Amino acid sequence: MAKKKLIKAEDASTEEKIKAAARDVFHKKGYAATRTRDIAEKAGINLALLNYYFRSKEKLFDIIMLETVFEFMQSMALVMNDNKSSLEKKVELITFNYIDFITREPNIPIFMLSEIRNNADGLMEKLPIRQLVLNSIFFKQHQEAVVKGKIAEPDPLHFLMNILGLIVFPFIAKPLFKGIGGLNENQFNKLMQERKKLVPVWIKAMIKVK
Amino acid sequence: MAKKKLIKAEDASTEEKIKAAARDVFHKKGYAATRTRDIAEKAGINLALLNYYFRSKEKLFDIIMLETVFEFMQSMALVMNDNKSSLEKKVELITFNYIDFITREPNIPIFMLSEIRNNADGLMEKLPIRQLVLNSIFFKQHQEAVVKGKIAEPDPLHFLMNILGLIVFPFIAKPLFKGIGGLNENQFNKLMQERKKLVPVWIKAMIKVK
DNA sequence: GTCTATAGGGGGATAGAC
DNA sequence: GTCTATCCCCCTATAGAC
Repeated sequence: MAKKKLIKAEDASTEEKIKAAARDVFHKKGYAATRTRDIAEKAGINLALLNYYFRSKEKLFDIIMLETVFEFMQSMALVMNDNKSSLEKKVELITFNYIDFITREPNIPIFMLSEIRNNADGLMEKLPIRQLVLNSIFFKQHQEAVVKGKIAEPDPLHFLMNILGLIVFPFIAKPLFKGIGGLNENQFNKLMQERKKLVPVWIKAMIKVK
Repeated sequence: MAKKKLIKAEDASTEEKIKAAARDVFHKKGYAATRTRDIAEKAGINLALLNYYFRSKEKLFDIIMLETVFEFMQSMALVMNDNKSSLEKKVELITFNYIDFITREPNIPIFMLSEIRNNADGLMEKLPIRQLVLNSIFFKQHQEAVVKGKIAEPDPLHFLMNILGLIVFPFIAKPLFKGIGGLNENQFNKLMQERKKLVPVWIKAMIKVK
C-alpha cells in the first residue's frame, strides 16, 4: 500500500495524468463538448487507455465532477466553521480565499453551475449542502447578529447571495467585463485583487440597511 | 410584403416555429448538448425541414445567439440611455426590469455566459458593447457622481459588476440556493421579487463607502 | 414545402497484439 | 499497461419522391 503511493508520487501515474487532463478539458468545455480523444491527447496517452482505466467517458466525468464539488464544499466548510473568527472576519476570509481560488481555477464556477443545471436534482438532492450551511458557525453568527439588530435583512439566503454574487459573478462574466472595460487578462486580475478589500467593506455597509 | 407578414402572423410560419423551438432547446442545453432532432420534434416538424430552412445546426445557432444577445443589449441600452431619470432611479429600473426578465427567461444568463466563453473573442470583439456603455447616459451620470464625491469607488466596472452580480448571480446559482434554502420554485421566485426592492437600497449604501 | 430514406462522418468503446 | 486497428452507433446533412 505504502509502496503503491510511493510509486504514484514519483512518476505521476498514468491514471493521475488522465484525471488531470480530464479535469482541464471538462472544466473548460463541459461534458457534452468534450471529446475523449482530446483528453487522451492532452494526457499524452492513447485513447484506449482512458477506457482501460475509467470504463467510460461518463464514469470519468462523474469522478471529476464529484472531486470538484467536494473541493469547493470543503473550502467553504473550512472558513464557515472556523470558531475563532467573528462574522465580519469570516466575510473577509471568504472573499480573500475565493478570489484567489477562482483566479487560479477560473473555469470552475461556470463548469459547476452549468453542469449542475443539467443534473439538477441528481447532484443537489444528495449532497449535504443544506446541512453544511445550516449547521455552520457562520450561519449561527448571522442569526445572532439578526437577533441583536445588527443586520437589517434577516434572511441568510440574501446574505449568501450577496457575498457570492459580488465575489463570483465578475469571474463568470469575465469576457463581458473585459470587453466593456477594454481590459487584458492582467488588468482584469488586478481589478479582482482590488475587490478583495472592497467586497467586505461593501457587505458591511449593506448589512445595516434594508 | 405586408401580405407576407399577415400570413406569418396568423399561422406562425414553420420557420418561426423552428426558431422558437431552437431557442428553447439551445438556451436550456447549450450548443454541444443540443440535437437537431430535439429541435425538430419540439417544433412538430421533420428534421429535414430544419436544414431546408437554416442549412445547418451551426447557422441556426448563430441566429439564435445573435438574437438573444441583441435582445439583452437592447433592454440594457433602453434603460441606460433614458435621459429623464437620475442615476439612482436607473439602478431601480435596471433591477426591476432584469429580475422580471430573467424570471421569465431563466435560462438566458447561463446560456449567454457559457456560450460566449467558447466563442470568446469571436462575439465580444465585434459587438459594440464597450461603446454602448461608454456612451450611455448611465455611464456619464456615474462619472459625474464620482467627481462630485457622491460615489467613493471611481471605477465604473466595479459599479456594474456589483449591480449585475446582485441581480443575476442568484438566478445562475438557483439550484444551489434552492438546495441550501430548501425552497421550491415559487418560494425562490418570491425571494427574487423581494430583491427588487432590496438591491437598489443595498447599492445606495455601498456607494458611499470604500 | 414537407416528407422518407439514406449517405457520411465523428466519437465512444472494444478486440487483440505486444 | 500500452498500443493499433476497428467496430458501431448516433447525429448531421442531403437526395429524391410527393
